[in-house]
Amino acid sequence: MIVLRFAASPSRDLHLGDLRIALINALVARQRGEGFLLRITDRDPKALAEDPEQTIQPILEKCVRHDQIFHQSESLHRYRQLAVSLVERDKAFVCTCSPETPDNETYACNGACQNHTPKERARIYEEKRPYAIRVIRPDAPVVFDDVLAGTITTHPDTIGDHLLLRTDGVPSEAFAGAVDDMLGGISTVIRDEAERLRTAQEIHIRSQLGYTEAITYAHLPPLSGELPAIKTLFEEGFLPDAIVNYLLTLGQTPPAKIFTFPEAVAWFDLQHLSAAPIVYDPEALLELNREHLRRMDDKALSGLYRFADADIGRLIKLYLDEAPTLRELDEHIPQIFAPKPCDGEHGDTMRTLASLIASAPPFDDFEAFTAYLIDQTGLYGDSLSIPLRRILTGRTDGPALSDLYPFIRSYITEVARCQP
RNA sequence: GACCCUUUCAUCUAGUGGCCAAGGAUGCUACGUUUUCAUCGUAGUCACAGAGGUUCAAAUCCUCUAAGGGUCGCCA
Repeated sequence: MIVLRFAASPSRDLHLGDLRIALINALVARQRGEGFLLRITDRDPKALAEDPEQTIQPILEKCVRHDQIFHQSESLHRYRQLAVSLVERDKAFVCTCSPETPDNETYACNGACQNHTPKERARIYEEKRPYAIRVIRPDAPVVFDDVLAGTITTHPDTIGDHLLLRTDGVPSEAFAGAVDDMLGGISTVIRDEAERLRTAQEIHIRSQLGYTEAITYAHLPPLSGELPAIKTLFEEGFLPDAIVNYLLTLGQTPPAKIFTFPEAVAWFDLQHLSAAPIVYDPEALLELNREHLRRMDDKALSGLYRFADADIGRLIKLYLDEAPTLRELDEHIPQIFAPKPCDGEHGDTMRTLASLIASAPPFDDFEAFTAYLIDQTGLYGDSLSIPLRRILTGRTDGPALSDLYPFIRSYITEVARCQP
């Protein structure tokens, strides 16, 4: 089973870098016919301001589907049990150093605790003194193979006497992760490069626990730049498919510019992902979003604006050049069908046009339509086209009216209305 | 401070010692096709971070320098 873990901290919204890792996990799991597990790291109830399921899942689900979900809060007793067993086998020790540390200093256990005799230990338990549990650092460097970066060696001192259980009984991320991967029979872990040290710690912990199954690790390079939260991207009108498309093009050369998740399953290759850091390029995302919108079914697209008319979809697509996201389209599309403010310089003309159009016969094409208006009003050039554009679109800019007309023709009396 | 990772066009990348005076895709610029836009076609634009080695031969291996990122908590 491939594993994916998310920090449950609601202090930071899920961003593009997180989603990329989630996607790649899901993709590789799919390729291998394995499951994709979403692990909620809710070990510390005090640290949770919001229910992670409410904040993470709705966002994730639009882009990736998981097969299973696991909450660390459900197996807190197991972490403790295993930590204690390590102490009994002299792989770990009970640490009574004070958790309070002066503001600027890095806290470190002075090592004295490591030499507790079993008798001293019993007394600590008996007196109910607060204690934490730490693993004894490895006596040799921890070595593992990373799919992208090759062999990684971590020195014992870097790993340190890693803390397993806090005084309050909450397990550390590495400890909980090590245990979960072991008990869950996890085959592959794909995560951020920043967690590389954690990997070494987990390997050490697991070997102390006597677990020998090898786990494949891939540490992905970070995405740098101003990473927007996924939530924000949705609000700005990016399609989940476009975001998925963008994220999966990074680190390799896809066979096509535009593709979907299921298509990527066929060619994506974890082994050949680039290990170089990647700069988030908003332009590229925008371009892909435009392209995904363009390829959307006309009728489905119109549905976003409560129509079920392929013509409206085609109308919307005329605006894609200037408005590549749904939010930007919102500045153009709804007002076409809303009553227009008939004020200012062209107000009178707009009112005239509105009533003229309301009583006019239907016209097949734009030329016949304008010919009729010219004939009826005696206006021509800008003095006609500007108010006409305003009464039809509510704006003074946009695609050519002749392009727009065929699609709004059947809605013309609804379109050409003045606000009361 | 210590340790780790990374560094090819504007962007994403191909490239694991000769096929690389570096290829593709996207972008951009022209031109063409097209009823406009889009599509499509053609052409152009643009890169091996720097310096030293090793070698008959280096984008590719080694060393140093620089830049970017990361990790060193009873932080999530």
